[in-house]
Amino acid sequence: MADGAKGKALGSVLARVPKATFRAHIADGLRAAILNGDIEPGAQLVETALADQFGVSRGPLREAMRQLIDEGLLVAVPYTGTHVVGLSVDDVREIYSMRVTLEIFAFEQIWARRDQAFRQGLVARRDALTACIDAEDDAASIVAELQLHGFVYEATGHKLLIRTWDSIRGRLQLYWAAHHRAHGIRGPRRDGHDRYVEMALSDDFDALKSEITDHMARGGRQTEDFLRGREARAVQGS
Amino acid sequence: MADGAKGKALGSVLARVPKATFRAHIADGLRAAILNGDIEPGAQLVETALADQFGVSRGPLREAMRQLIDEGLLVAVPYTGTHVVGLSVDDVREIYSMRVTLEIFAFEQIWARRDQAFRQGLVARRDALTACIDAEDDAASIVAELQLHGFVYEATGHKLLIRTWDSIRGRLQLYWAAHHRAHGIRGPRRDGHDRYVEMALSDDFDALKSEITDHMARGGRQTEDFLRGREARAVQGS
DNA sequence: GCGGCTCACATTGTCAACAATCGACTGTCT
DNA sequence: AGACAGTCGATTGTTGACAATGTGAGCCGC
Repeated sequence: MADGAKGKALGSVLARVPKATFRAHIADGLRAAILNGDIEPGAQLVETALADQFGVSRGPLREAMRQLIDEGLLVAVPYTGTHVVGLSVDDVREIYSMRVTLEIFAFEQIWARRDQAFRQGLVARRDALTACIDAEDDAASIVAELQLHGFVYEATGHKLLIRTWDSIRGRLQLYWAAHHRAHGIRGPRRDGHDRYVEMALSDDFDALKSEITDHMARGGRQTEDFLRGREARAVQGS
Repeated sequence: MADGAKGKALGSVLARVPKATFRAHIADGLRAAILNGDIEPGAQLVETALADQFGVSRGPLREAMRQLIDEGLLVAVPYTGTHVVGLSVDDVREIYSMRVTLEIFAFEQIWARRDQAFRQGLVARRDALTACIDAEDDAASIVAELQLHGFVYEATGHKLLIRTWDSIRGRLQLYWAAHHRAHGIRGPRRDGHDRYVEMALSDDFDALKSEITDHMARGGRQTEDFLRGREARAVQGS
């Protein structure tokens, strides 16, 4: 009974279009709405209303919400309500400190295997980000920056690391979106990313480590100034 | 609308016994059954059967399973079935490499704040683990070892780090349980943990880093020997 | 004998109705 | 006036039935 999957490797790789279950679509839609800022942090998500909005029943919707709860984007209180998580100063500080560690670990994993494809991919994503920044398109630059860093994680092939990055990325994106809504353009960051990529392609690992630490410290400082201003009444998550 | 929670800090802290929703109970029970090894890796979990077994409907059960899927313990294929995840050699290698990074990060966070309570707590948990090993109680030693390392993560107060450790711990426990079932006692590990705790309480951070790296490398090697033996036909997760 | 097809079964996905719980409001009693 | 109990509305938790899909067995033609 435990060996259902046998030699179906080919069949399961090709033509894997499983008719799209609703739950996945809802989870994606909701996540996008939250990360885009269409739903503000702290706002309550009412199941019946959302179900209507998505044109589905509450069952699939609840499962999608459960998924987002596990991703750390929502927080639920039984019989009371589910809210979009609000990030406190400490939360964002944790995110940045974690990123330093994970990103250095990622480069450790890939350092000896930085082939031409990796170098080209990294440069291409930096250029894309630079273009967004020059165009002052903040929403696009958020996506571009996430893709730049995500490319590094992906390149490691370390599934557990990628999974962890995914869980952090959501919260980071949530914070960036809030920051963007409140402040508009986040300021010039061209030089920072140029240095970052330069170091990533160099042969001096320690220099890269310093650069990553500084890179994140800069982002973290920007953060605290922003969050300390408002009350940061966080609907605490996890 | 977004300010439902106001000055209810006290009321929400005290007397928070929300009548125990089923889903939480089911998730805990299922998780325990899987990590205990009562359900073997690769086995299929049929919703109707499990729902009967737990005496609930399929709704709450599905939500509990969704949660375990997000924890990386189950893997689901739409319209086909949900299986307990099987760990491959690479998966376990990833877990151990990740642990090295995370645990060193944890000690970085707490290094300057290692007060008396921390030292006592660490020693107490090492003694508990030693007792389990001397008694050759393998099941208990697994729990004790997880609590020893978990104590370090908890001590950091870094919620995101703790959350990440939780997600890894499940898979680690899953592997240890399988290892235990196949091999029985995993061999003497007294010395290793004694050294680990000794370094953790010393003032030589670099020595601790080396010790952690070696500690994990030993566990990792033990792993590969074990897993390489069998086919490791992994019901791939994530 | 073998490849493709059909069909029935097992399992998961979805839905709409019902029950339990929480928070606020109100009216009363002291 | 202030505190307290009861009640009401809103929201989530749970259930059983129905629909959609994937899988494998059996059949047929070659």
